[in-house]
Amino acid sequence: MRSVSIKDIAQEVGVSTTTVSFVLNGKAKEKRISNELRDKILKTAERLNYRPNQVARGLRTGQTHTLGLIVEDISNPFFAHLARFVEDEADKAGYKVMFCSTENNDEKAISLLYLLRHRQMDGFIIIPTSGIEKEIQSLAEEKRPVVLVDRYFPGMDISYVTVDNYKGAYDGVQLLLAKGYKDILLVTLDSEQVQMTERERGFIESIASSGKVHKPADTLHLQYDLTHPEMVKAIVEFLSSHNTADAVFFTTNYLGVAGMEAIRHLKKIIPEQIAVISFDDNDLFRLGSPTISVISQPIREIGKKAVEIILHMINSKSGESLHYVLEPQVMERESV
Amino acid sequence: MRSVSIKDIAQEVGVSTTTVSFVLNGKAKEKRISNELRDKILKTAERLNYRPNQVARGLRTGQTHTLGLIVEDISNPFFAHLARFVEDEADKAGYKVMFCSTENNDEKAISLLYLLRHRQMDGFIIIPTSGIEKEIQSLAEEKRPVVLVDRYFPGMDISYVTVDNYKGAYDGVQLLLAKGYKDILLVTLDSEQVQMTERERGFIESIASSGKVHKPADTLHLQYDLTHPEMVKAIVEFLSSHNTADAVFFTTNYLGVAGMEAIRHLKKIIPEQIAVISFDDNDLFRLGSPTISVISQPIREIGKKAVEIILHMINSKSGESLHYVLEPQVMERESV
DNA sequence: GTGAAAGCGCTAACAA
DNA sequence: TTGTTAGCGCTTTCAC
Repeated sequence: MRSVSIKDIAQEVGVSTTTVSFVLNGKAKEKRISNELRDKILKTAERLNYRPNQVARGLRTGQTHTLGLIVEDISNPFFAHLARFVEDEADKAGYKVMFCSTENNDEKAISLLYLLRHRQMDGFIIIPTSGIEKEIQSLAEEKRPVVLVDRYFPGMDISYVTVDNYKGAYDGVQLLLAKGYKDILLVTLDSEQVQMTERERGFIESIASSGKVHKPADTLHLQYDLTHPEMVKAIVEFLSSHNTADAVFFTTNYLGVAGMEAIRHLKKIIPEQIAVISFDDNDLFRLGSPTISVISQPIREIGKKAVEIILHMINSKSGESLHYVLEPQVMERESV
Repeated sequence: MRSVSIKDIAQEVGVSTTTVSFVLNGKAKEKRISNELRDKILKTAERLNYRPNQVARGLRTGQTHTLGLIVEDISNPFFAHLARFVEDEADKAGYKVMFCSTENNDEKAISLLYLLRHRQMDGFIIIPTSGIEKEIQSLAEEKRPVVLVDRYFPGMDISYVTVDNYKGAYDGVQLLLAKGYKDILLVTLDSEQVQMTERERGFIESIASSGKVHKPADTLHLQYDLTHPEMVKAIVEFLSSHNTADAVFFTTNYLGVAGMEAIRHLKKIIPEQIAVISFDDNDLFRLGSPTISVISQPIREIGKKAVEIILHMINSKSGESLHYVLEPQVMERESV
């Protein structure tokens, strides 16, 4: 049952574990171990099918070659894709990734943070919930590599990768305005998180650019913790009570999905009776009938940058924080 | 930088690390440690903000309270949801989950298996690729808890959780037949994996039940490793060259998605010109226009069962293999 | 060139 | 009721 350890090899070859360790770590030359001995050890390791015990190694070196990725919800396609790209990039550098979902719940996020910290993750890629500033701060103070993704805490000196949410929303609304829509609704989350406030700000200023004023009543702020049916219901009610509206803007993918469901329920025709645009792309928006215009984020780039930053921090041991703001892209489709 | 260890607490309180360890592990009573001492230790731990080092604990106990989940592709909604449910269930039992994607690539799967094994995962939940029988076998021989999900190796005595793929496909075709469709195409993967062969078998026998014979030429077998656009292209060509067909059956979600794209490209109307049914549900099928009939798998149940089995194996140390076959559900929608 | 030994943080026989 | 000590598998300093 016990797997072969460095000790077994040492015994087999008749040397000390030290020598074996040196050879296995490629320090044979440096330590001027004879070629024959080196080969013998290597062959024995091979023959016994030796695999180093990462737990023990991690304990000793403090390095586990593992990154922690804390997302909001791994089943959300945005995060699922992000996870995949992070995994791909990390893999190239020989790192593994451990994922967890916070459900946007501070308590859960904090306990995950503690947990991963004590599983000796070498670095953290985090989609932060709003209430974990303090914990992030203390991670950084412990000089643990951290990079925030999708959102960040303004004023805090932590690395992050995000998109220009303001510009994305602004441009999305400009598309609607250019198409002649005049009475545009906003459906967003009731959230203080910067990515959401920026999208709302972009929306409002874009409307303002056309000389109009967006009335607060024309915005629906949904609680994060609603169930999916509750969201749909709330959107149905909101749309019903704003019958004159000719367009609606959703600030994130699952709101957009719930919105599609609501519109279908109301039997409204897109785009004749109501135009639709949403943040984040997905199969439904891309292939549904009609196809839905979106403000799409460069998810692969985001993941790539995040890993790049983390690896840089790990390798350089630099505490310097790096910030990347990528460009979202408005994709015009049939829904406008 | 160094976090507080059990030693710090011992020093602070003025006792040995053993005592602290006992108290922290809730063995105070068992070891008949005085209440005052216990409280003092607990308070000190709290005050110093002590968190146990899981790596060290894992090294000592051989238990990491971590499960490895090896999926085909975490960005595929089926696996993303599965991952989420597995995570939820594991969490309830105090276990964390480490995810990895194999990309359905044997080599990658094998290296992941080695990797996770040596990171001392307490158990493995695996969506196996077809070529890793041997490695699964050796995991089992080492008495490591393993459960296969979605597919399994017939004839191998390993736990698994799957759905009745044969019945799902059979029932799906029955729906099409009942609606009067006569010329039904099959689009599936060129795969030896049991879930796929069973779906194909269910399809063919279901057609046969109506007295018809499904011609091999009416099946499109796609390579797994095609890119998405290549898949779409292949399906476009297949559908174009089978113009008399009135329905098409897709054996998995991303084939269905690619199929929707192909049908859209061909400007065929669903269901008037072609009816559609696919294995696995998703937002596009549920909310697209028209909505698409599916054979949906009880993903939450699958994840729950898988975790249940793994935990049972871990706790009972029983090598007995358990098999669950859950029922998929045909959901009739507008596409038929 | 190679080995002895200490130590990462924790647990658990065994001793006292 | 509490402490001593060995050891999980590995790396690395120092000694020979």
